[in-house]
Amino acid sequence: MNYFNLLLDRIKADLEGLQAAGILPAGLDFAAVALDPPKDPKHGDVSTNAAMVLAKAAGKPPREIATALAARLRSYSDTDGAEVAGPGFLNLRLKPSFWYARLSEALNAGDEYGRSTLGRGKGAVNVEYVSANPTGPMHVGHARGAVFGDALAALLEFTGHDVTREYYINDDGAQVDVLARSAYLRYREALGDRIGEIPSGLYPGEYLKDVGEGLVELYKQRFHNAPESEWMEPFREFAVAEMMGEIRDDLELLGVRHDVFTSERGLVAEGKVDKSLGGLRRKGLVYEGVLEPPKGKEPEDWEPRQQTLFKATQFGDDTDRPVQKSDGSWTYFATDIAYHADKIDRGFETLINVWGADHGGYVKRMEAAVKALSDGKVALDVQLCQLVKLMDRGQPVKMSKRAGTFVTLRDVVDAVGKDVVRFIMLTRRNDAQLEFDYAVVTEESKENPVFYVQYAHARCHSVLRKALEVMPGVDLSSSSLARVELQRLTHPDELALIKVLASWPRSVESAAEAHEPHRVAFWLRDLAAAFHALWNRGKEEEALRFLVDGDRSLTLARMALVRGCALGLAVGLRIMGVTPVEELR
RNA sequence: GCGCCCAUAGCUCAGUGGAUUAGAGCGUUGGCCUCCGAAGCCAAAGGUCGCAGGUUCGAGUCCUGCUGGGCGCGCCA
Repeated sequence: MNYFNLLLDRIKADLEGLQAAGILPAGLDFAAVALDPPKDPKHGDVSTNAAMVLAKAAGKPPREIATALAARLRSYSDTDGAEVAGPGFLNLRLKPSFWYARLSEALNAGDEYGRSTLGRGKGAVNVEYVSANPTGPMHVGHARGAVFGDALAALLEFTGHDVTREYYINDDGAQVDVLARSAYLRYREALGDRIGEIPSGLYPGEYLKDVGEGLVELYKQRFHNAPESEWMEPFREFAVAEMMGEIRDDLELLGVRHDVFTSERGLVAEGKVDKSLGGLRRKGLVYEGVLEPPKGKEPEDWEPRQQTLFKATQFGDDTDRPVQKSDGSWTYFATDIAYHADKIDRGFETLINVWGADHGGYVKRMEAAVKALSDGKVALDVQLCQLVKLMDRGQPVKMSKRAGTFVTLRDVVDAVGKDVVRFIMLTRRNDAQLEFDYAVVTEESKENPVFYVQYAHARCHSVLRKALEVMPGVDLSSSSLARVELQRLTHPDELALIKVLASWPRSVESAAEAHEPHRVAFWLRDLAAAFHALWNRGKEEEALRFLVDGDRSLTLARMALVRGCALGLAVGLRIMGVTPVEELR
């Protein structure tokens, strides 16, 4: 369990004790009392602001409250000290026995270490991610959204949320018509026509040649000289299905799987757009009107125009938004309203959308729509993923769609492997740009965080293998090691490693609450660093080597530590979708 | 012009819902392999947290303005 919660419960109980003793008045609100790791480890293991946040309501100086609380907290057998510091901080020091208990918990939990019930009872969560348009293969940028969404979903599952992973197929807009026309051209090409240059406005990619050949196989000559009205539907359907097949294959390469694929076209066909907009119209939120021109610079060809609008301004957007085109078809926003209405109807209470940063301007209107549709009951969190800058030895990789030199997701995965792509994509906050350097990520050094962490994991297993050689037949399973004499672990670096390991449950919970999976990557680096440090300590002082000749109980205690570290690394890596490796060579 | 995101060490970035003396990697300098994997470790140097105000007992963290960068801005998705 998250030991901060454990200690917080203890502190609250003691605050109640102070109330009973008449030192603090009754009726205080403890909600603001927090327990945090101090920035500076010299200040102890945990620090609470209790005295400071209660001082005003209690009518006593913070240091006085802190002193009284400290006296109580010192009495616990696993507490080494409680000091009042600064304006009224209470810094707690915990005895090794406290940390042994945490290590033991980790070992007993095994692969489930850190799993939390945080999300239990909080309602179903829908994570929509990737949702790349089915008009071509996925590129590097898509990979970031895919990995981010997938890791976030895993993180939420691990912390007890009911999660659905979803992909929205944009198969209803003008661009899939363009896809169909592009496929038609390739169809004619496959039938032997000379098509020459691909006209601008159509997709030039070579990948459509297969689609053209597939169409010939299916339809032979049937649509060779047919008008667009005849082939448009079947070609669009075929091409979209082919592209979705490609995309699914690409996602599979990355180890990304969705539970639900929702088709935009399907929503329209089922009348969900009419239904959801009808609902909004009844609430008075959809109307016929004329928009003001955008503030500031007015587009040159601006003309007032009567449109069907959604009253987004009522929910915090800058302007009302059109839902219908002049030809009567729906705007993308309209179908997106229907899509979100559908998600709400399916019972989700939290919607998370992972989008590319270029959709940032769309966030407010979608938030407005979800508020309107759910009467404010459903939360929408849009996470924007910034650009991935592909580099090679510090030089940007030139990409141009026109020149056909853009780098696909498949290229990158083929070059460096799934695990590297996944890990690197999570080494930055999603809203910061990310440099992805081919040379660095394939380097086998500390500069490469994937190898750094994997190396620590491999070293753990290397020691465990060695231990088995030295002590044949010994049971090194985590459940068995949970019961060894952990009090033999006394060196500060050993305790430091346990402390990092023990911080996992809290790190996982806070990463999940903040929707920030990159924090898992940072925690893994910290744990790996603590392990590498301890390892090297054994090179300087023989007594600190993990395997100690002639001292079986000490060796076993250290195996418990190594096993705990290994399982911590493995659990974190698995949430990121990275396979922990036991050997690097 | 308007809106959103970003600005922390020479470089790339963390900073756990405001709190005690701001962290890491790379790079630089100097150390550590007869020994469980040196693909690693230790130490030193390096910061007015973009600028200016404000809220607060207390701000890298919250608010306002400015500067610089990214993205977007009526029937493209």
